[in-house]
Amino acid sequence: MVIIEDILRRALLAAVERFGVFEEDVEIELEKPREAGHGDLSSNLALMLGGRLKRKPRELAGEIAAALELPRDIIESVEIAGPGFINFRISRSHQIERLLSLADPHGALEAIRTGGGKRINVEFISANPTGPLNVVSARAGAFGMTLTRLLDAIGFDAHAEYYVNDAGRQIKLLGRSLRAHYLQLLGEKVEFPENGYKGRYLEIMAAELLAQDSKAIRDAGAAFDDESFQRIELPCGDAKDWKDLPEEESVGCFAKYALMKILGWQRETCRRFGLRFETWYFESELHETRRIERALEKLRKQGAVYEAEDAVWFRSTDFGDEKDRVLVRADGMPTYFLADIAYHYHKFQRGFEHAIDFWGPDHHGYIPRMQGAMQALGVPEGWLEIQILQQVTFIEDGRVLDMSKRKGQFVTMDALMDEVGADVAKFLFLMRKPNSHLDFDLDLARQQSDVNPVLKVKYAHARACSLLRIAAERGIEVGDPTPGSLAHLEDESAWAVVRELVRLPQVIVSAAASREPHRLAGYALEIATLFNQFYNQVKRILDQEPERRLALLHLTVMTRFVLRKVGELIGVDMPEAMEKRD
RNA sequence: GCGCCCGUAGCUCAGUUGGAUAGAGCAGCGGACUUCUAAUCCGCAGGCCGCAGGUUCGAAUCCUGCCGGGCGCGCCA
Repeated sequence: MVIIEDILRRALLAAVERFGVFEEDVEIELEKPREAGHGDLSSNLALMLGGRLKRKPRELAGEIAAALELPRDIIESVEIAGPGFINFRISRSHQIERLLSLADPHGALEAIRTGGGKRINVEFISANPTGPLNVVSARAGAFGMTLTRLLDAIGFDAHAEYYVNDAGRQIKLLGRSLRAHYLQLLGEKVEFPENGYKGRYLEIMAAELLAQDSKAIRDAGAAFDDESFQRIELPCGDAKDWKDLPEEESVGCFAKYALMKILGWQRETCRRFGLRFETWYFESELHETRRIERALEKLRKQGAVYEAEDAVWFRSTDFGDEKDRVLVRADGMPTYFLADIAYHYHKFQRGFEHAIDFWGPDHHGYIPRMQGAMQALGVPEGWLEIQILQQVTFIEDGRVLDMSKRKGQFVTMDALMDEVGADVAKFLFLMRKPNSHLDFDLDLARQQSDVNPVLKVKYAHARACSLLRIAAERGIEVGDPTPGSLAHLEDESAWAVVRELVRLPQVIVSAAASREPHRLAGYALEIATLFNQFYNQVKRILDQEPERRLALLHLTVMTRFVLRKVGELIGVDMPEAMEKRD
C-alpha cells in the first residue's frame, strides 16, 4: 500500500532542492482542502518559502510544480491556486484502491496499528460508591470507552479501569446515613448525620433492608462472585442483628451492605451504557497490601516528605505546586491524596507503559501535586497523562439542575438512558469536544426527533442495508467490491462519498492521538449526510443499467462497512432496519 | 487575588492543530414523496468569530491586555 502523502512529500522536497532548500529547512505539510474544487491534497510550501527566498509565492509555486516528478497513475493533476497553493488531484483508480484497502485485513486499517501492543491504562468515571451513577459520569464514560477502543484500533493494548473509593470517611458516612434511615423506619428517634446522604435511594434501600433476611443478603452478595469484584464482603446476619451492635461496628455493617448494593447498581449502569472495565480497582486493597505505607516510605526516602504540626507533608512546592500537601493527617489517617499516590504508583508497577486519567474540571488544581508525587517516586515524566473533561450542565424546564449527591437531587445515568436511550446519550456527549462546557437540555434530548443526529447516522446505515437487501431480493448479484466494478463510478455525489470514506484511517489516528474522540461522531454524521445526498441525487439505484448499478451498490457496501466501523468505535449500534415513523 | 477552561448565526455546537468564500443541526421561510425507508434531500434568510493591540505571505485558531461566564484554590474526596 503506497502512502500518497509520502510520495508527494518526497517529490516536493526533490523539487525545492534547486532553490537551496533541504529536508531539514522545511516541514512539508499536506492537507485536504476544505473545498472539493481545490483538489484532494494541498501544499502551502510555496507560501512558506516565498518570504525566505524573497520570491512571489505564486511564481514560486509554478516553478516547483513544473519541477515535480510524479507518478501519473496516482496523481492525476497538479494546479496552482489562490495565493500560491499547489493542489493535487488523486486519480480515480488510486482513490478506489484506497477505498478497497479499508476492508482488506492487511490494508489501511492495519497500517495504522503502530502502537506495537504497548499497554495503556485508561481510567475514567471512578465515582464514589455512595450513590447511583450521576449523569455527569455519562460523558466521561462515553469519552473514556471510545478512547480505549481508539487506542486499540491504532495498535495499543488499552485497558479500561475504574477506581473504587471504598475506604475512608465517605463510606462511613454512607453507613451512618443508611443506618439512620433504617432506624427511622423502625420508629426510633435518631439524629441524621451531619452532611449525610439524603437521596431517596437510601430511604428505599433501608425499606428493602427491613424485609431482607440474612439469606437474601447473602444471595445478593453472591452476584459479585466474579473476578473484578472479589473484594465485596458482607456482614453476617441481617439488619436486625446489625442495629444492636456497638455503634462503630453497626455502622460498618450498614456501610458494607450499602457498598455492595451501590456497586451493583453502578456496574449494571455501566454495562447498560456499553462500558466494559477490565479492572475495578478497590482502594481498600491499597490499605490491606500496605501499599499506602510503602508509597509513603518511598517518598520519605526520596526526601520529599517532612513532618509539621503533627501531620506528614509532601514537598509538592518542589515540583511546581503552590503549596505543600498533607499526606497523613494529625489524627494519623492517610489522606485521599496519599492513597491516590499509592494507587497510581501501583498502576505503574503493574507494567503499564502509559496511563491516561479522565478527571472532572473541579480536580484540575490537583494535577501539579499528583504529577509531583509521580516525579518524586521516579516515574518517567509524561507517564501519567491527565485529561480534563469539562463540566456538563443539565437543564430541565429551563432550569439548571443541581447535581450534588449529598442533597440527593440529581439525574441518574439510568434515568437518562430510560428517557433518551443509551445511544442517543452517547452520541450527544461525543459530539462535543472534551474541553468545552456542555449544556445538556433534557427536554430537547427527550424528543425522539430531528434534534437527535445519531438517528440520522443509524438511518443512513439502515438505508444502505435496505438497499442491499432489496437488491438481493430482486436477484441482483452484488458480491464484493473490486477495482473493476468501481471503475464505473461516475456520479459526482458518489465520489464525494468515496473521498470521505477513505479518510477513515486518518480520522481514527488523529482522534486517538489528540484524545478527541468527538471527531468520530462528526465523521459519522458527515458520511451519513453525504450518503443521503448521494441517495437522493442518484435515485432508483436498482433501475440503473447493470455496470453503473453495481458500482453504486459497491459504494453502498463500503459505506455500510465504514459506518459499522465507526459505530463499533463509539459504541453505537448500527441497525439493519429502522422503524418507520408516520 | 492566583490558576485552569470557555466566549463562533436567535438556540445547541463544529471548524481537519495557522490556509483559500467561517460550517452543521434546531428554530424561521420556500420547495421535492404513484418510487429501493421523507427520521431524507434542495433552496432562502441569518456573522465586527466577546473587545483592542501584536506576531506573518495569511489569524476564529498563536502571543499580550481588557470584558464576560464556569470551575478550582481544605489535615474533604
